[in-house]
Amino acid sequence: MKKISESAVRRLSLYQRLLQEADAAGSETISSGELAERGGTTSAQVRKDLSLFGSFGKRGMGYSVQELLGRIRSILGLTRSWRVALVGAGKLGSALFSYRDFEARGFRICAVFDADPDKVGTPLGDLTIQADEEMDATLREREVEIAIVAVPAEAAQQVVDRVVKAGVRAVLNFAPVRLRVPRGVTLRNVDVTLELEGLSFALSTR
Amino acid sequence: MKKISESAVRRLSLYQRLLQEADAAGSETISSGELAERGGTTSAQVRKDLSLFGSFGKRGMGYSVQELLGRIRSILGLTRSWRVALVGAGKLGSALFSYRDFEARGFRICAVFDADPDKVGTPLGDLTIQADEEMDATLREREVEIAIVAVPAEAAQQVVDRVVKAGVRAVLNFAPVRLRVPRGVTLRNVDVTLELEGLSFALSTR
DNA sequence: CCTATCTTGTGAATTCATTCACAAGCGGGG
DNA sequence: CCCCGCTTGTGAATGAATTCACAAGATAGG
Repeated sequence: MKKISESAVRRLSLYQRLLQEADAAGSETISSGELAERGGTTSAQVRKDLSLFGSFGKRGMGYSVQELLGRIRSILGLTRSWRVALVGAGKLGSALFSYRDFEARGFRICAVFDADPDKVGTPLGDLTIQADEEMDATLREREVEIAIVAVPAEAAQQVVDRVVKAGVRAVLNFAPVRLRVPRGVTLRNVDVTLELEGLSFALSTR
Repeated sequence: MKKISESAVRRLSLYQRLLQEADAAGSETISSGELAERGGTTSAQVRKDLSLFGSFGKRGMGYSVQELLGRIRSILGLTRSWRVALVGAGKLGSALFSYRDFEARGFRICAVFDADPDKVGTPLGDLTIQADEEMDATLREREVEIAIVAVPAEAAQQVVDRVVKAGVRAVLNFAPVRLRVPRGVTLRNVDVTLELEGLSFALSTR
């Protein structure tokens, strides 16, 4: 299988969302041009992206919204649900926890950890905040596949080492540090400060 | 001036952080190789990135940490502070509000808005949550330059239209939608669901 | 059945980004 | 003062991503 670039995956994810919207709006079919228009890209880009995985359209007609949605969901691995652990139950962690959209999209948070002894034992939704020490056992027991790291920068590397040791192979990191993960573990970063600095740069250069 | 790619700006922002760490650790100088090592890139990449803006190093010696830090901060526009408005004071908005790191990095939140009448008037830090109707006047009055949009997807386009009309030229959007902004306005998106879906894809393909 | 009109899928061309590779500087040690 | 080891800065080469452009398939209407 050829290599799929991260930006292509991002766009697929976006198309998926656009298709859901089109579906909700009652559209039966959609063309690469319409998808491009709504997604802020070009029709050639849309077709090229899709062609990496097969040919799903009908010439002259476009794509069946329902079918393409199913195909993309299947490509992205969204036809099943994923078990997610949240590490760090501070302000950001709590906000992420109560973001219902994750659940709706198949990402089920099934464990929450925090290093603060005062927080350990506190209920959060239908879960209870657990101590970091319980991480290894709980992650294995609940077969957690994805970890969301929402701890201070200083603690993040240690946390990621732990979750990786417990078998987690995908990490979404919110701490403003460059984490090291072994080969075979996928890491994505959400770095808000870095985005703000990008805006600062854009505002400064003109 | 040549065009600077978004990824180059991201890396500059990263170098800046690495330099701050090196500075805190007492390093006087640093080589492109060390920066690359810590930033997960290559020394050639580091030098190329920096060469877009000038030549800041000494051959044989590397870069003065202090000086390079200053140069990059100046390039990124971080030698001044920016006035930021937060739109949406829900869980995520509140979490972002109390993230002290923004303040420390020169992004000062100086206005908070929410559409919920129950929240309007509530104090948040040393600010008071204001109604959306007051946005235009307040943004202009306080000369807000950056808006952080942390509202539900349905409301985001309307919010961004408003803040743009009030003179804001940079937007950081957390809502899972593709927003339209006029030419001259810079938009960055933080889309957590999309990142999770990227992890799902990675886990699925092996 | 034939034509006019759309829109896909995809090689080829182009643009953009990264990596290579090396001449040119710089400083320290003898 | 001169050589040696190190590291920068940058053209050239390579590699990756995007855009172009068009043959081929599909439908609708007459």
